[in-house]
Amino acid sequence: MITRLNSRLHCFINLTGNFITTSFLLPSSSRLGFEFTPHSTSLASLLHSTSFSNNGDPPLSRYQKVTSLDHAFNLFDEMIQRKSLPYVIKFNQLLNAVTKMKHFSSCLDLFKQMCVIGVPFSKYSMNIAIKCCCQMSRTNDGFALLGCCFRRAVVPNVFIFSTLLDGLIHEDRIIEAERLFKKLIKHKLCEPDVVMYSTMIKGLCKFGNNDIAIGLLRLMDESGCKPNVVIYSTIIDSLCKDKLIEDASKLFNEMVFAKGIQPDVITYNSLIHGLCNLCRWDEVSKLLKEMEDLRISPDLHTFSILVDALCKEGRVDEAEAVIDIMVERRVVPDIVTYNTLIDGYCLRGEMTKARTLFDSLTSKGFVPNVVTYSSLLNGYCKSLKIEEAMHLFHEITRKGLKPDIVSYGAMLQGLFRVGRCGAARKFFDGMRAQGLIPDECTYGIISDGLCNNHQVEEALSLFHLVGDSKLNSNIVVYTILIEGASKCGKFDIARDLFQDLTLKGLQPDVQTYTVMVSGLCGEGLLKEAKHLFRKMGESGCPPDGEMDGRRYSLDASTLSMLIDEIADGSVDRSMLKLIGKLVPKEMMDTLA
DNA sequence: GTAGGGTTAG
Repeated sequence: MITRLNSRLHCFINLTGNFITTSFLLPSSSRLGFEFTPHSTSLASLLHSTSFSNNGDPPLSRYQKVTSLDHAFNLFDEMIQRKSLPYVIKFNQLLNAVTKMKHFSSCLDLFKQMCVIGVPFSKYSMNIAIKCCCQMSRTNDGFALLGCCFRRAVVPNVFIFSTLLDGLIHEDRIIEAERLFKKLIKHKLCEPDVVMYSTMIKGLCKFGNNDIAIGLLRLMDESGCKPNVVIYSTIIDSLCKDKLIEDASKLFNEMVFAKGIQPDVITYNSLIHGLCNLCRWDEVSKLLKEMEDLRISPDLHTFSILVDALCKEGRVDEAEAVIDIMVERRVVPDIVTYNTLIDGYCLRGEMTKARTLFDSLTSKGFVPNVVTYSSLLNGYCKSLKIEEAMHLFHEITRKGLKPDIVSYGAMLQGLFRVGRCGAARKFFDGMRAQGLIPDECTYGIISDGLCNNHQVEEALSLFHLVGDSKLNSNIVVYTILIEGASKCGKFDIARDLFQDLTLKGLQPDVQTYTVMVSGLCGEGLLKEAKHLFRKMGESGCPPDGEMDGRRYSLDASTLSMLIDEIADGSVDRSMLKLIGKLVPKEMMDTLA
């Protein structure tokens, strides 16, 4: 292990060298060049200057380099108090700067003021305003602004339509997005360009339509719009997220070798992330080496992905070493990096280390966020240190943050684990009183907690009572209930649930099958267990044989049944491979 | 001279 660690670290060190310095030099020199560019003397600008002279304005960067919201408002007030208003471009630059700081609501306020004062807005300002609406999940308001465009004879262009399309996708309104996209093409309202295609492709990928996304990629190519690295990276990332690494890699090769499009750090980050999730470390190293050869330097995302993956594997020491290298290479870790490491300590139950790092964050200049707190909460709860968790939970509010469903979920899990079902109930009620809507994960925690506290009846009645599609159509919740029912001797109910989920059209996953097979074994129904295990192999579960190898395991009695099967010779190679993947690591160690 | 798209954490 030490040797492997060293070689990987050397790889990181080598590949991060040499590339950092140039990126630090670039901005200031290019800014100089920009500031001294003389103003254009075109007819358009002469016309502008008659009504909106720039009044000897400072260089443009003043509007673009706004550092805070206060700064932006002061500048805006100063602008509107002048005798003759500055160019609309300067307003747009200011609006854009506010948007970049993610103060969408304030940006809209400024936009409204502009309209009231009578600054003649352009496509640019309109697009910024529409983007603000969309980013706040108020895409309908964005469409209302589109109406204003028509009324004010501002002809919307491909930028504005792309922004609206993105807004619909952001709100998961994929059907409407698709309809809009098709309508734009059909009625020739605008010619889709590479950005619009990439937005639509992102939407398709978001809803699991990788094949259609690839279809659209082919279509755009045929219709003369050349795909670029963003388009390919979007689909590659989606394939990686679906664990379809081979398909992703095929597309990557097509992009590089057939199309001659150079990958960038984002393309590599997606691939590395996908491989990390599958624990395919050798290939991760290979990609890092490839990046080095192409002189693509790993960035904050790359390092965060590696830190996270190492932590999830329990290799926290290596994760720490990666952070040291980051610091050495002047890639500054952010709160995400540290949260990931805190989570890594918590996963291993190293709460002292987690706490120490947490306490040191402020002096490092970081402000812990709700994710930081949730990780630590989760750690305390898993270590059954409920009082510490309670204390920390109250601290979240004291620090002016709001606990979210994940924070509540951690507390619920902890309380159930120490058998405090009543207190869990109170937390659940408190959570809803805060206006937080429980998700499948919350229901999973509650079902699991109740089952483990011998309250299977409660869990089942909750399941039937809620009648909510979230709870009733989630395979994880089904699996928890099946396990709960079969472990407390209610195998009939487990069997009913299993049938029920199939009837609902849900696809049992490896965990569901494993739990059912174990249940059947426990009931002595070996024949049926064998039958179901075979069905699991035949049903193509797990798809494409790609599993992350962390979450699934077989218990001893099921394994012993399977060993009989293997001895019989009635298990084929692919099944053998699957069994291998289902055997927990600890059990392998014991056998060895 | 200004506006739209892809990667990270609980």
